[in-house]
Amino acid sequence: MGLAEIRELIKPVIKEVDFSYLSGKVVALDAFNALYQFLAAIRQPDGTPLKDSKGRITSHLSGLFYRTKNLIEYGIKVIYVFDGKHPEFKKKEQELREEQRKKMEEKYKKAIEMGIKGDLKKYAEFTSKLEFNMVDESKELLEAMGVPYVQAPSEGEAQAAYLVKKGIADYVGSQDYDSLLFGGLRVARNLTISGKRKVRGVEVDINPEIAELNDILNYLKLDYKKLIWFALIVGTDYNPDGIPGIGVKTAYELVKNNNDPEKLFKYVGWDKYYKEISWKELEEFFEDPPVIEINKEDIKFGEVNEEKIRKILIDEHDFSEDRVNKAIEELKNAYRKGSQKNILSFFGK
DNA sequence: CCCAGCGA
DNA sequence: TCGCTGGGG
Repeated sequence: MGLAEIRELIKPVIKEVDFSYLSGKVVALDAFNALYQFLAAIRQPDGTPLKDSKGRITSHLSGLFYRTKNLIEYGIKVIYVFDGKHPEFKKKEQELREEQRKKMEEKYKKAIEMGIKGDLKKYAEFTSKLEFNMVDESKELLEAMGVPYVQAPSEGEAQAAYLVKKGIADYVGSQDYDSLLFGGLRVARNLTISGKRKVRGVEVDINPEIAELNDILNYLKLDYKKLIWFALIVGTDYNPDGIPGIGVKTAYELVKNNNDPEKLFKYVGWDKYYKEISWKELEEFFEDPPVIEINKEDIKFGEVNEEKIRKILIDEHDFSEDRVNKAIEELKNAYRKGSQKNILSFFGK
């Protein structure tokens, strides 16, 4: 959904927290979302990503390894959720994104040719492409780190929302708030990005922010179905344009004052703009998306395979042995502390 | 994004 | 301990 605008609307119920707030909590992280962020952000000033001696990109592995280790050190229990096959009706949005990516790639290449240094990194950030093998090695690395992951049959955001609904996870971790539309009860942002953000010229740390579906609904005085209608009017990944000419404010007023979706979508002229898909199909998709059933017992945290980590990062991809070994020790320590904490809470201490 | 090293 | 810089792969 049009995140920037909706954030504005629900700002009062978004809570800024620090990482320790999430200590002891289980977070289902949107893996593709995180990997794209690492690919975009982990670059040299000229825009080139990190590569091993064979020229293979390693930015995603670096980000995944160190960031995940840090989250675990905060006491956060991380589950990664990988996207499966996108629904047919997401094609438009995907083509749009691919087009934009290619445009940026052109701009980036041209800037290099012409020797323009200033904007190189900015362009490069949008050229990232997540390849199949990157996904596979990311899963392998997570396994070696003792971090569980779930392969979604369809949308990762939907699977992550399911994990929260079922009580297996406490939060969906993603930069998008889309999982709220899938009924995800709690969402946490800014878990995989960090660094500084400029506010009125002053640099401040970016902190995690969390939002709860129930708070949002109470605040907006909408029910869950109406939130979906609202999103469909302003635009989602499946109908990126929303209803042209209707903005956030109008859409909000419309759904608040209409209880009959048939009338509502007739009024805004849905059928004019979307011939291939009905609002009802999309509503059903959000309410009951394809997910795989998971039980709490299926999720295992904390079995580190040091040798495998070293094989992937040091042997295969030329990471610094010292840094990796140090991080492995920190990871093991974090797990030890975590399990001690579990035992203490088990005895009520 | 991350870390290591440095000087304050 | 902190903020900054340069390099990581």
